[in-house]
Amino acid sequence: MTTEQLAKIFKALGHPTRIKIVEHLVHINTCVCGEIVNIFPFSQSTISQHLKILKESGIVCGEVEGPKTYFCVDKAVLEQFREYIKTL
Amino acid sequence: MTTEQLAKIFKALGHPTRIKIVEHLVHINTCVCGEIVNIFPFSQSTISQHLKILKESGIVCGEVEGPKTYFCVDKAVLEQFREYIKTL
DNA sequence: ATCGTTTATCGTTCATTGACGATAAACGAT
DNA sequence: ATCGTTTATCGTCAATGAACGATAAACGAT
Repeated sequence: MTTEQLAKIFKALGHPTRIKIVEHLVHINTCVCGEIVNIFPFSQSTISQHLKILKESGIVCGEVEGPKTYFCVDKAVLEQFREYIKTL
Repeated sequence: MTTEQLAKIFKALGHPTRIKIVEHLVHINTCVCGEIVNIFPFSQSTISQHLKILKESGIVCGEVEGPKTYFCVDKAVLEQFREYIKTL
């Protein structure tokens, strides 16, 4: 895992809403964008943008299924990330 | 540790240079700003700014001693941070 | 007291971020 | 084929970030 990849993940998690989204995804395992929109006091476009940032960092992955997209934490990446923090 | 505090640390680590600074601090235990300036291809003011951001996040602390400032990783905060990542 | 060293801060510039509404795209159901 | 649902993207705006040079502040040594 390069420093740039790590920085992208750190940066993605560098926003309270995105931390909470990831925490929610960890607990709920998988869910669609609309469900997250209902939890937070932000517009659909804002949440979608946050999800995009999380996805681009690699910590979250999304699976398109029909009109919906199912988001979940990429456990392999999270594990790599955890390992890095351990060695820090 | 609140979500806001966590976000601040994540955000502080969301830049390749700042990750490398923290990695360096972990290995070297403590060092002054000038030493870090010599390692990176950035100006003194830029590095000082990065150190300020790291300090404000809580992950790094600086001790002024004469004209120099000795920076080091706050091990207690790092440990709290590690614990959070574990539970994630 | 002046000089050199070290660090922090100020002001500037350009790029990126975070939020929004509006709109488009994809698809299932009627 | 049209409609409702769901999500992504576009354009906009204000705020923040990243880098720099210049300057100030703190202090040790001459």
